[in-house]
Amino acid sequence: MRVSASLDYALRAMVELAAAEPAGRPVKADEIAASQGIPSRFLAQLLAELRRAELVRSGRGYAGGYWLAVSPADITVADIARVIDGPLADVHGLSPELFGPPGVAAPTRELWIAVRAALRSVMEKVTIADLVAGTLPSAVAALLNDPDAWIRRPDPLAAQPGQQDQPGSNRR
Amino acid sequence: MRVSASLDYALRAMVELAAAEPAGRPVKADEIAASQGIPSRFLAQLLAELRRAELVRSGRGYAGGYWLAVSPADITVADIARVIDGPLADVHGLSPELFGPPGVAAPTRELWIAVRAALRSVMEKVTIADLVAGTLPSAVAALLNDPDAWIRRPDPLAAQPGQQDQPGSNRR
DNA sequence: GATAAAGCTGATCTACTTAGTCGGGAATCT
DNA sequence: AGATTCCCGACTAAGTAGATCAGCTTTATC
Repeated sequence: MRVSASLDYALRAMVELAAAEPAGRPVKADEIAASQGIPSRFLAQLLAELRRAELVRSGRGYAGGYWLAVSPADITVADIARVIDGPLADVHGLSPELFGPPGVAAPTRELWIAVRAALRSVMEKVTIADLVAGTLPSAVAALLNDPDAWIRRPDPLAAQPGQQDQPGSNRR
Repeated sequence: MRVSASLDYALRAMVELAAAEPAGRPVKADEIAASQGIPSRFLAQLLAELRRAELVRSGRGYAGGYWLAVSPADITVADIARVIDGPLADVHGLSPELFGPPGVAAPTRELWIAVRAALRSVMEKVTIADLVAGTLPSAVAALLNDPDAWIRRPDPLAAQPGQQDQPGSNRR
């Protein structure tokens, strides 16, 4: 899964809005852009999308800016992801349950549905309020307790185990 | 998360190889392409990548084709995904643990690590052998028991609840 | 040995998406 | 009025996805 720059930016912007003091104060796009290091014109586009989806509201002029349209506890990461990036999971263009691989590959459909369910189990559970508080829901935090979750898997193409290349043995 | 056509094709091809009778028989790329409805030239490219990653082996000529290099029980969906699409999760170009969002958005890092862990919990557990058998590991199958896993979420932009558009009320 | 069947490689192509930028307009506050 | 801020659509440059193609090498069969 690649998390797009847009989603990353939008999520961070939402966290900034939720963390703004006093609560509900309009925050300018440029303020967020500066504190989060986001290209400001680009951020403005994302905020406009969030406004059309009615996750934030906006006002113009001197005291203008953006603020959350609903309580941060009622906005999940999935809500933002769906506005910015579309459906959480699709199998090359199709929703997983519409996807019907033929023959012996049919069970791959269930696989993708399970993948979607796994994504939802994190993204629909974590709210903006959780992120501001820095405490994730216990079911999600449980995933992070495994130290293995924090380490990167090796690139499968680098340094094949067992047999290293020898001067004469051409893999080709 | 979008599952690329390449990954879908590669996975289905691997399932076909694992399901081939008698076990270990070379299967031609065109056979797989025909039975799975995959553009055959494109599939050949994917199979070549899988071969370079040593997940399959190949032979040319009359009795040529592809076969699995290791037991289907030892190949996970994640293995294939990493060969075809690269890392399971990255946050606009960075591995989640290298990603360091500033200030108040810092906890979004843990979020993405949790997302990656959730993906791994499915993709590193399901093997090609599971898919051929049609029975997913119990932890994954548990996700599918919830009927909610099978239904699609509504598009957030379609048909806002509560207030419908009225002839005079311009949302702008 | 000729021939046909298969895979191998690298180049190419088109359409789409991503990640931005830009200009001008409209609302709002001082 | 003037400064500030958001609003909107157009534009662009680069990269990726999803193929397609030509020409080559390897291998088995006649």
